[in-house]
Amino acid sequence: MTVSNDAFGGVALWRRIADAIRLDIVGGKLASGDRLPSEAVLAQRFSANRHTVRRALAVLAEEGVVGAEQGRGTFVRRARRLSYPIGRRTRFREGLSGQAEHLTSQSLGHRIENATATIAAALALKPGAKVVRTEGLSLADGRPVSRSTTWLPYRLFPDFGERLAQLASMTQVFGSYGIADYSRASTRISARHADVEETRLLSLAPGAILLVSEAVDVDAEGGPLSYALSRFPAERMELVV
Amino acid sequence: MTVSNDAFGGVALWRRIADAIRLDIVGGKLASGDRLPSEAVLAQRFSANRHTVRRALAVLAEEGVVGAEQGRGTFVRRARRLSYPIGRRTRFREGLSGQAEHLTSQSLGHRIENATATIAAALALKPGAKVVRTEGLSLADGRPVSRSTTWLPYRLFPDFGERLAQLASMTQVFGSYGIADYSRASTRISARHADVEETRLLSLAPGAILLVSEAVDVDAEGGPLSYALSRFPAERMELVV
DNA sequence: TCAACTTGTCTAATGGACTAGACAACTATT
DNA sequence: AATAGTTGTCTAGTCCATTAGACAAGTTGA
Repeated sequence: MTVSNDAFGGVALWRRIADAIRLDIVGGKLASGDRLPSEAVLAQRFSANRHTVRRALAVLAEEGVVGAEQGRGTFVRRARRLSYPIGRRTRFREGLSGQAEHLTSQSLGHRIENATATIAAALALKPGAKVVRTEGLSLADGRPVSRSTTWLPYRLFPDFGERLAQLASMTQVFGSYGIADYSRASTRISARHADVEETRLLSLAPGAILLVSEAVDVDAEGGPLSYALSRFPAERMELVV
Repeated sequence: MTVSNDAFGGVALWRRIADAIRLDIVGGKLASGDRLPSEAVLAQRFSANRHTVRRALAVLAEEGVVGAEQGRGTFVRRARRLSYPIGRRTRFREGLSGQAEHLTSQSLGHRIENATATIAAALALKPGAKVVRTEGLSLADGRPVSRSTTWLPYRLFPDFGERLAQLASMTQVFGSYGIADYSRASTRISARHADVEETRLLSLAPGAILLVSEAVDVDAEGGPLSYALSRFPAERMELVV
């Protein structure tokens, strides 16, 4: 919970304070049900005006992270951050089971397109080769935790999109093509701010941070099956290698 | 390069534009030497005033990412983002060699302290046990790429700090204790905004994004050696699993 | 009941973010 | 030499972020 007073390039103070408090909550320093320090104390700690602190708390309340009760204080509502395990055998559903009650995945559509240089290289195809592109959104207990775009060779999976819309799990769709097992060949992790569409789809406060993972899955013989670009809200998810 | 016009929670427009352009540059869409679209075109693309775009470009110029030339245009100066490989055998120096000319690590001091619950759990110690804490900063070709804090059991490495200040490489210091080999047991990756001290030490634009890695290294028998908390500027580094 | 502490709401003033328009200075092409 | 396109600089105005102070309204424990 440390934030400076001086000019802090383009990020409003109320937002930095909200980020700092949220970090303490999802990072485990504050547990569910804990009372936050009073607005006056927080204002002093962050060297800010009480109104500015109130605005930060209003944002966190909007997100459902904290809740204020007049006369009593402000309390932590939701604390835990989900851990998504990444390894040779990486499965979305298995990885998060036990951390959330309900895991759901939605298909946001699919189309056929030509591979860019990056995608072709990842899938060991010629640039311009036909690929299937699918868009998806995953939710844990109703909260969006991942927005992913996946490209697959059209030659291997011509109707992947249609099948995914019905089966709703990558593993099952691969299975329907006779692929019993697959594994993770490489994962590339970066971070950036969410853009407008991601902010909307993931129900994030504007300007939120995303963990971005680029992953290639291969079959038992090492042949590339899919190239996936997944965006996780950093405030709700962490990646464990 | 997509940014909306409407209220975008606490992050100034000039900063979002700077982030978007920087993302295109370090992400590879724009190569070193390329000319950016003119300020007028960028202003239209981002639905912003030319002055606002100029402010974003000024920030990127300050960072050394772009350079403006009157009458000609604005050009990309530095493009590439470093890839830090993470696996069972993770070594900072080996991982980045070939991607930068000069790799240097500085020790920022060390001290003995008592393990918090988190650190004790990671190192398989009792909470409150004595641990050595070391602070470090790593640079690639003079640019800071990592700020790390490492905790080690005092019982095993009582004078780790002193030795690290002289040898300047973790691997070498472990070697000086007779530990020929060690490996990575777990890595936890998250992301957040840089705080003020990190902004200063890593020479970042205020409000920059950090990739945060929490890693436990173990010896050949699986005994925990160190718990490291590393912060990488997301605009300069990506992690590859 | 009272006192101390909490969140909720209002007004007012200041500085920065952003927009708008105009013109100067420089470069490349015709 | 002329022209179109670029970056550099100035003025002016509007809106939002932030500070400051005051008081209302609710809770808790002495």
